Amino acid sequence: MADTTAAWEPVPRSRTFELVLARVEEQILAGNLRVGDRLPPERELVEMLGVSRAAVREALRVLEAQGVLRSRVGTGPESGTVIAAMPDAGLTQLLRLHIALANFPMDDVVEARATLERASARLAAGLVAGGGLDRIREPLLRMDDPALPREQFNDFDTEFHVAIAEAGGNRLMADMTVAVRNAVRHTLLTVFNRLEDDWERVAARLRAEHHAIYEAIAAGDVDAAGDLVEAHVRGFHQDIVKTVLGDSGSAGA
Amino acid sequence: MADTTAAWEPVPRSRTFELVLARVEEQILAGNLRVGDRLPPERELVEMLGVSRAAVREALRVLEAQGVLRSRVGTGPESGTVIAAMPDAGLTQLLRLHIALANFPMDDVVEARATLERASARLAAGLVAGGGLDRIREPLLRMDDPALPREQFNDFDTEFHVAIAEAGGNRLMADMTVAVRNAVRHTLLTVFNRLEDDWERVAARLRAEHHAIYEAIAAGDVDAAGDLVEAHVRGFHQDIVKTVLGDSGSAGA
DNA sequence: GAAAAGTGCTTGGTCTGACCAAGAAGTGGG
DNA sequence: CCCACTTCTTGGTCAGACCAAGCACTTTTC
Repeated sequence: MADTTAAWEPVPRSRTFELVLARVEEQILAGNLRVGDRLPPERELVEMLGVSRAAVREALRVLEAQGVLRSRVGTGPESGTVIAAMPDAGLTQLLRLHIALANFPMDDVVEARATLERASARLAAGLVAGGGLDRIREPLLRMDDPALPREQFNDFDTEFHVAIAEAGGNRLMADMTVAVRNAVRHTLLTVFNRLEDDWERVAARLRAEHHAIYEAIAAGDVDAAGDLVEAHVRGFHQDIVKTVLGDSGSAGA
Repeated sequence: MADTTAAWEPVPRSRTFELVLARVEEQILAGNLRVGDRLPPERELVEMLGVSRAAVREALRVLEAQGVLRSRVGTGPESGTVIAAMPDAGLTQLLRLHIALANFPMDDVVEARATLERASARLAAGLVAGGGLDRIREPLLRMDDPALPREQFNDFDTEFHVAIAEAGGNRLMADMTVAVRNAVRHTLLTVFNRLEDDWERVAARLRAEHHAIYEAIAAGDVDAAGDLVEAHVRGFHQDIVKTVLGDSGSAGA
């Protein structure tokens, strides 16, 4: 940022699709395009901007990857290119790859999870009147089924943490929490599947910790909820993930 | 997630570029592609995958937007399409648009900043031996110049917070912190520019708080550093931003 | 012989123009 | 009135062409 000394980077020679991107962003930043609005058809953008359709499409593709757009063919009200709002999809995808590239060591991811989920849990506990309790309890209870396959156990585990994040009422925090949690989903499933005799013991521990977290949130105990979640995330990785994966550090596939 | 009740979403009809995307991601997740590696030229991918060049390019464009790739023309060692590692660029861009779309109300952004920067400051204070202190002090001292234009004041302000985030040694936390901070950069500049007589008073307050934060980090006082940063972020928005922008709530352009 | 100028090839960037398929809306016959 | 057919719009895909950036190699020039 704002490095006064150097920053003589060669002027980023703008490619055509970047110009298109800039135009669309302008409209969004200026408030002329809001969630639900429809963009002109690709072919119209082509003549409006005087560029090829390929350039337009590459720009739209970028926005779609960021969760800003949603495209569908056809003519109906559901068709065309419309402004959407799915930041978590874009975030999840982005984090997933960068974690795999080991740009983000596993320890960093755990630290981020601990921070975000601690904060999310505190928010949730402070909003027990918000009505998100039911959505948290459902995956909690389903995980109690001892016959549950590990993959579904992992899914409900994810759902439990996601529900807490969303119960806090903060979309940005929730989306980041969800993205980080989803990014390690595959890694956790791998860990679960490698557990043999220990599986039941690990599952029991997770169930117990989840129940304790739920109780703290339901009781509106902000401090306890935050502390329990943080300990839950850190403890699980420290005691189990590192043991199973051999403390290799990276979060590879 | 894993909603057992419904989830009968229509099968996402895979578009060609998504197949290309999947293939590249496979290679990354499998560890066959690492940072610094070069992808085959677009034309080779075309015949390897049996798709058009447009499809390949759209896929590569998505990965580039996520900060996973970097493309340059020509033949030399710097050219071609290379696996890069610039998650913060992608993150910043993504958050910027979604904040502008008001998917994220300003209060949510402040909450996220407070959470992330608090955690980052605690990490930084715990790592004073890490050597990041100089990079934090430089923007701090530059901001003391009373003749500094407001735009540069804002730049150094950003740099100060970024330096703290990076001094913590956690790339993921730092990148998220930087992305969120950058996403509100324009908003803060607007606030600065609207201040008239109050400007000097506000600047003085920010300088004082920054100095206190720096001292806490330099002293390795983890708790104080975290508390001060959190109070700094929350206080600034509560006392100043909301006053100037009329408490409108959204973080629009 | 060495520096300078020119040539060729690889690579991403762009454009044109065409065709396909999904899907809503009109259209005609029963 | 209803069903089948056609039409038109829209995104998705493709093939083929040309441009410009750069590096590597050759030729020219002094």
